[in-house]
Amino acid sequence: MAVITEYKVHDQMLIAVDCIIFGFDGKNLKALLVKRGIEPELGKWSLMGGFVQKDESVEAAAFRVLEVRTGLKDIYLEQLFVFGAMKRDPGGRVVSVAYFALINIDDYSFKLMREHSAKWFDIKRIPPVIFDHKKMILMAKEQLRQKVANHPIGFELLPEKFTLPQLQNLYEAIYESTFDKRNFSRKILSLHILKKLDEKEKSLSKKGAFYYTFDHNKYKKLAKEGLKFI
Amino acid sequence: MAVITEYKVHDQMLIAVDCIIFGFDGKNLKALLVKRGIEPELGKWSLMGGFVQKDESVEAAAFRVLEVRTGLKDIYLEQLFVFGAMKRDPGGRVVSVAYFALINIDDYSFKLMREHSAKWFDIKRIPPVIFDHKKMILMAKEQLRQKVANHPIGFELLPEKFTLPQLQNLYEAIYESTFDKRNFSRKILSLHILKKLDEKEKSLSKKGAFYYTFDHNKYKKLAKEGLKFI
DNA sequence: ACAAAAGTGTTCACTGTACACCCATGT
DNA sequence: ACATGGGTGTACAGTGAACACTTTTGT
Repeated sequence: MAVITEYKVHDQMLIAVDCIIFGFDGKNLKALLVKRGIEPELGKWSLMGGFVQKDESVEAAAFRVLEVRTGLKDIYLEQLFVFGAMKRDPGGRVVSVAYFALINIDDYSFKLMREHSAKWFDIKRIPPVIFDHKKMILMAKEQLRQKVANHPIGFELLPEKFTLPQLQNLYEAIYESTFDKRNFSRKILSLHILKKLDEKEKSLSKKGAFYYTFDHNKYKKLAKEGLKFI
Repeated sequence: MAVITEYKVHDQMLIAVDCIIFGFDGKNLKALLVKRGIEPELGKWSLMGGFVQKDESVEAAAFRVLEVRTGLKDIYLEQLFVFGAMKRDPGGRVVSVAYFALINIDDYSFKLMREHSAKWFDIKRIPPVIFDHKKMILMAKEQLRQKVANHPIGFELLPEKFTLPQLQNLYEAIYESTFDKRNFSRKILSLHILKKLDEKEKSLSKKGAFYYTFDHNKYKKLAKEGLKFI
C-alpha cells in the first residue's frame, strides 16, 4: 500500500471477469449460463463471473472462476474484450474482462450444474441475460468463428476420439451453415493433423464412422506455416 | 458509494490505458513514444497512457489520453488486449487496457511533440521501453497486420489524398515485405472503394502519380459482403 | 430388402501470383 | 538523351465450390 500512494489516488473501481463457456452436444453449440446469486439482478441468467482479487492476475481470476464453478482445470481460455462502460453494472463501477472458454461438454458434471444452478443454452436460443452479457455472448460467438477458421481449437469442444461427421456437425453448428461433406473431409484431412483410428463409432449409424484424434505433435510442426481449417 | 458496498470490498487496484500510436511517414511505419514523466522508471521511453477515472468509460479514457497528449480527436482507436499480470507495474497493482491508434502523421504538431517529449520511432527500431510495453507494441503490430488485410483502416495513416505507390509503400511497411505493383494496384482498384482524382502528386517522381481518395460511401455499401484488401 | 448414414472423385470457375515493357517528365 | 518512378496485361497454377453414387449394416 505504501508503493501505490505514489500514484494519484482514485475512487474505487472493481475489475471482474466474465466467461462465455461453449460446449457442443454433438448437434448444437451451447453456452453455459448461471442463475445469478447476488444482487443486483439476483435470479436472472448470467455468465459465470467474479471479481479479480489483488493477489491474482486477471487471467488467473478467469481460471479460478471456471474451476470453482465447473470443476475443470486446463481448459481452453482466451481473452475476448474489456467492457468498460460507466454504467454497465448498476451495482457499482465494474470493468469486466470477458473471456471465452471451450470445454468438452461431457466433462462437466451434472452435480456441479445443480449446485450452481447452471444450464446449457443453445447458442441460437439464449434467454435474456443481465447487463451487457448479451453483447459479450455475441462477440464470443463471432470470435469463435474467426478463430476456429485458422486454429485447431474446435477439438477442445469434442471428446478425445471423434468422427469426421461429428467434426463437421461442430463446424456447421459454429457457422450456422452447412458444408459439403466431400469438400469438408478433403480439406480437413489434407491438413494432416488428424490420426485415423482402427475403431468405429457405431451408435449413430449402421455402417459406423471411423474415429479420429487430433495429432498435437504434427500440428505443432505445421502451425508455423499457418493452416486454414475452413 | 452506498451501492458499491453491496459487493465485497476489495483492495485497491487501478485501471490504466496505454496507447500504441501508429504513424506513417511515406516510407516507414512509426510508433509514438514518450519519455515517462512519473516514477517509477521516470525518464524511460513508454507508451502514452493514463489512469481510467471513475467518471469515464475505459474507452473514453483512451480518447482523453490521446487528445491531451496529441491534440487529436476523432482518431481511429481499437481495443487491443488487457494486460493484467500481477507485477507488471512495480508501482502498484495496475491492470492496463492497451489500445492502438492510427493517425495521419502530419496532423501531429511538433509543438505538442516537444511539450510531451514524444518521439516517433521506426517500428523496426523500437528502443527499450518500460514494463510490458514491448509486448503491447508487438501485439499491436500483429493486430494491425490482421486488421488491415480485411478492413479499410490503412487510409487512417495516410493524408486525405494519396497515390497508389504511397498506399503500396504503407502496406509494404506494415507487412515488412514487398508486393508486385501490378498485382497490388489491380487488387486494390478492383475493390472499387477508391476514387481517382484528376490531379497528380509531382514531388516524388517526374511523371507524377494520380491522387486517390477513399470513398467512404461506396465502402459502406460493399462492407457487409466482406472485402479482402491483401 | 430397405433405410440410414458413411465414404469417396471429377470438373469448373475463380483467385492469386509471377513476370517485362512502355510512358511521362524533369534534369 | 537519359534517368526516374508510374502505369499497365497475360499466362499459369492452386484453391474453393458444386455435384451423385456406392458401401455397409442393423432392422
